[in-house]
Amino acid sequence: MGASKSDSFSEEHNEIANLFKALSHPARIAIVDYLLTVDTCICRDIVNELPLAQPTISQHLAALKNANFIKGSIEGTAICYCINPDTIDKIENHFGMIRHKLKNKCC
Amino acid sequence: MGASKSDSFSEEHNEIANLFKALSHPARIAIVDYLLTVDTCICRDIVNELPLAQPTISQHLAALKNANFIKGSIEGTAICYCINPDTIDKIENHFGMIRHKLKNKCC
DNA sequence: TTGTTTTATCGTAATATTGCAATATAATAA
DNA sequence: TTATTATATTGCAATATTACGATAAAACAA
Repeated sequence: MGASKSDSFSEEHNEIANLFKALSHPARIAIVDYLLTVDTCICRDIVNELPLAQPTISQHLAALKNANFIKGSIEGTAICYCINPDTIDKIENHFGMIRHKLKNKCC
Repeated sequence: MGASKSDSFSEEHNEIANLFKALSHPARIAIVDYLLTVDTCICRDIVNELPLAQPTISQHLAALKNANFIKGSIEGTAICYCINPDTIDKIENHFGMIRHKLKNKCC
C-alpha cells in the first residue's frame, strides 16, 4: 500500500499537519520570507527572486494560498500576495498549547 | 525534472522547512500530541494508540527524532521517547521573527 | 540455551510532490 | 484589432513519501 491514511486521524490533526505541510519546502519558506521583507506587497518579483521557473512558483503560491498562509488581490495585470496573520496566529496557538502541556514534564 | 532543488536555497530556509516537514503528517502530529498527554514517557503504547502498523510508527518516530523533535532513551527492552523543548523553541522563535516583521504591514 | 518482547531495518508497492515546457487565460497598451 | 505582460493550468518525467509484511537486532526471562 502507500500514502497517507489521513482518514484514520482526527480532523484537527489533519488540519494542523496541512498547515505545516504548506511550510515544508524551502521555496515556500523563501516566498514567505520575501513577502515579509518587501515593504509593498509586490509579487511578480518572486519569480525573479527565486531560482525556479514561473509555473513552479505559481504552484508554490497556490499551496500557500490553499493553506491560507497568503492572500492574493488583483492589481491590474499583476496579483499582489501578502501574509495572512490569522494563519500565523493559528500555528502560534498550537505551539502555545504544546508549550503549556510541556510544563513539568519529560525525561 | 522533479523533486526539490534544495541546494538552490539557503541553509536556513532548508533547515526551517525540514522542521515543518517533520510535522507535516497527521500521524506525527498525533505522536507529538500523545507524548504531551501521557505523564510518563511511555512509548511502545504509541503503536497501540495509532491506527498504523509498528514499522510505520517506527518510521514516523525516526522522522521526528531526525528533526530533533523527540529524544529517545533506552529503558530495558523498551525505548522511551519524549519531546525536545529546544526544537519547539526554534520554531517559536521563527514565528516570533515572522510576527515581528509582520508589524505595520500588508494589504 | 530457547523463548518472548520491543524496536529497527529491508524490500517493495501505492501514492504524492516537485519542476518545467508548452499552453491557456486575463488585463492592459498600442 | 494585435501585441504585451502577468499569472494559472496542463501534461509529464523524476523523485520522495507512506505503509506494511517479513525479518533482524537487542534486551531480558525462564
